[in-house]
Amino acid sequence: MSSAESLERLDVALTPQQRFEEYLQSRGQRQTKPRKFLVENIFSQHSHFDADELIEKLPRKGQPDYVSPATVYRSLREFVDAGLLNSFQLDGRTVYELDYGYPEHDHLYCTRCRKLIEFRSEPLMEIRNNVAAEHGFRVTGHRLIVHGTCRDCTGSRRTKRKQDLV
Amino acid sequence: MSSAESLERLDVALTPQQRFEEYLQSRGQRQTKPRKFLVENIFSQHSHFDADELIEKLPRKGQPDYVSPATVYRSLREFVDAGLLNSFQLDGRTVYELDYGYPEHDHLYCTRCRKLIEFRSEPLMEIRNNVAAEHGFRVTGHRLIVHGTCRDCTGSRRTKRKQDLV
DNA sequence: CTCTGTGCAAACGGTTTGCAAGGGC
DNA sequence: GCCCTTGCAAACCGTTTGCACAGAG
Repeated sequence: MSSAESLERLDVALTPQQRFEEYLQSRGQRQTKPRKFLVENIFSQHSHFDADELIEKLPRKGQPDYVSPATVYRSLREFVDAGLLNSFQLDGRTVYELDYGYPEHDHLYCTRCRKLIEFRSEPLMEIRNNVAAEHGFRVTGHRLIVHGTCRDCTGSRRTKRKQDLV
Repeated sequence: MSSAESLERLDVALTPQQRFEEYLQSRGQRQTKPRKFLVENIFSQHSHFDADELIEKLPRKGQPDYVSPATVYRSLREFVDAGLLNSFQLDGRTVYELDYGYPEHDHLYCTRCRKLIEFRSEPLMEIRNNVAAEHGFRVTGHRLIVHGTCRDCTGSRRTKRKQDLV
């Protein structure tokens, strides 16, 4: 119900770093410099991003703490698996967002400025569950993206994209 | 509210073929054999499909009425543009479904058998619109996919996919 | 006859992977 | 020291595109 663009953090027992450490240990995997660096970097700000945007923000090849694209991709998948991040498809690329420590939510997507606005709706969940129940369907989750034009972009000229819903 | 797996057709003034013909004419494009063949083929059954599945169903190279993959891809985009088809992303591929003559709806997606179950929900639309209104967001549409296990697959063993929601 | 559409093959863009060297534990 | 992890480059996969010929109007 909030009109803020981003939702607030929840209280969680462990830091993302600790949680990832547990995940790694439980699978006999190792804590490495790239992995630590990436978790730290990603959780230092709340935003949506794709692999390419993340790579842009990181040190270039030759710089200290450089992480290769392959490792970034590999790590992102681990983070999703570990429950640190969430991912979904938008305009062909995979978009990631912080999951650990943040409440479940859906998105409004402004097709003009490409901004993602988060929202929570309890009634929405109820309806989802009711519909599923009617179909004898056991829900594990859902993905909802509402397309349109955000407040800031409304009023200026209309969007030109022809295929908003893909 | 129906528990059928597919929704019923609406009454529409023109056949898909006629509608596409109008679309082509309005843009100075031509009615060709491949395009006619594809529209006919696609609207001869109600189902979800991706480019590859469609290509599989069509005559192979060398056979009469062969249509090249490039043309299939090009045509699918035109059909979406013309309002004959709808498309969305699922598991990395672009899924198409009949749009013209069918009511707006959302999907339950069984991650076990990969079946897409259609449903309509008026309350869902209302909530969507309310949420959008609260954010000063002008809606053009939305995409909702509920992931889980369908009736037929429930009861047998659980799904093994690790990343249901991507 | 003109101009759009098609088939072919090459290109594309995001992501994944095989491999040999690097580095936790 | 063992084995997981990394970086590199090549492969991948679904989709798009440049081009020259075919065909609709």
